[in-house]
Amino acid sequence: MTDTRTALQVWLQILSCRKRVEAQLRGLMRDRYDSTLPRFDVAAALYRHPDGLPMSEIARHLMVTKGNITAIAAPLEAEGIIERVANTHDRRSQIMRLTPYGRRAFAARARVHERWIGELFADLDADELATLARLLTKLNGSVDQATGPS
Amino acid sequence: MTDTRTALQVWLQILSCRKRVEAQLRGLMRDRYDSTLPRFDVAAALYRHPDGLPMSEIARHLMVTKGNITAIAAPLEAEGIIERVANTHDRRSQIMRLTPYGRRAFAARARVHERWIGELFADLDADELATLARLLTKLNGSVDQATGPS
DNA sequence: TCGATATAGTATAAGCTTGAACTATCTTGA
DNA sequence: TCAAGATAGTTCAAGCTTATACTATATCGA
Repeated sequence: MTDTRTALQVWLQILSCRKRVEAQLRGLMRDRYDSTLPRFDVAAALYRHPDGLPMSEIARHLMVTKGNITAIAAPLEAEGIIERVANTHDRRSQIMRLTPYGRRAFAARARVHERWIGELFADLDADELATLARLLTKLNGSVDQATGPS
Repeated sequence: MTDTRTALQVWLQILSCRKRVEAQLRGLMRDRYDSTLPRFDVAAALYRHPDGLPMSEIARHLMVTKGNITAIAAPLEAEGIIERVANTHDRRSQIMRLTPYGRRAFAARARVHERWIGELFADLDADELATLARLLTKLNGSVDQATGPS
């Protein structure tokens, strides 16, 4: 058992950080692209898998429920960002993938998104970022171990 | 401008961490107390201010909108955790504070909550936690500076 | 004083998220 | 083979959150 007080402090700082950053990114997605962060996240998962993914795989990657993906997929499909393909091996399943337009649109948004993160994190030098990355990796492992890696 | 790639990695790790930890804590609040994390957060803010706070101050502390506090206050009041007191200096405002029962109930929940965090973070030693706290403080400052400290 | 401006809290619509129930379809083992 | 169980995706209700508009009240400066 570690220093519980400091652990609590770290947790509150993580919450604070994600709230501030997410507020900025949400504004960016809304003002520049008339879209949302959850839709960006789904597109990002599909961008990394050019052959597409079944909805339950997307849900697993993003650590959300399948019902959530159903909800987010509808507007993304209406925007023309994603499309559904039948899964020949399993009739229960549909493969979701980016359309060619969706791929181009996401690539542009991802560049802006990444630049934005860079600006928000600008006060930290490469060493500090690397240390943060290392400790957060360890922290995520700790949480996994405590909750069942599943 | 720093290493944008590592900054992005840190951001994704922060998101992942908060999602895993929050899922655990949400389950705890639901199963043990039939309550929610946002209600816990409001009670925590009031616990630190024994004389109570106007709703807009709670919203500022938690970095959410006033309307959000209106929504969360209703079930907390129904649970008997908080109560409203007229503000003699400003008739627009109401002071919210914990009831004596709410204070006892929150103290008990906070102990369990803190122990839970300690277990989830158990793999990190005191030095690592202190380093995380220091770097996250700096990161939050960076975000503040980039977005206007407001 | 009084008009312009700001602030406190509420209400509402829209979107996200969960958890649970449900249907359809696989998969597995007796 | 086929019954039992698992899984894919959907639907729904409930709760959280934001953004916006609204009211009542305060405040401030001419």
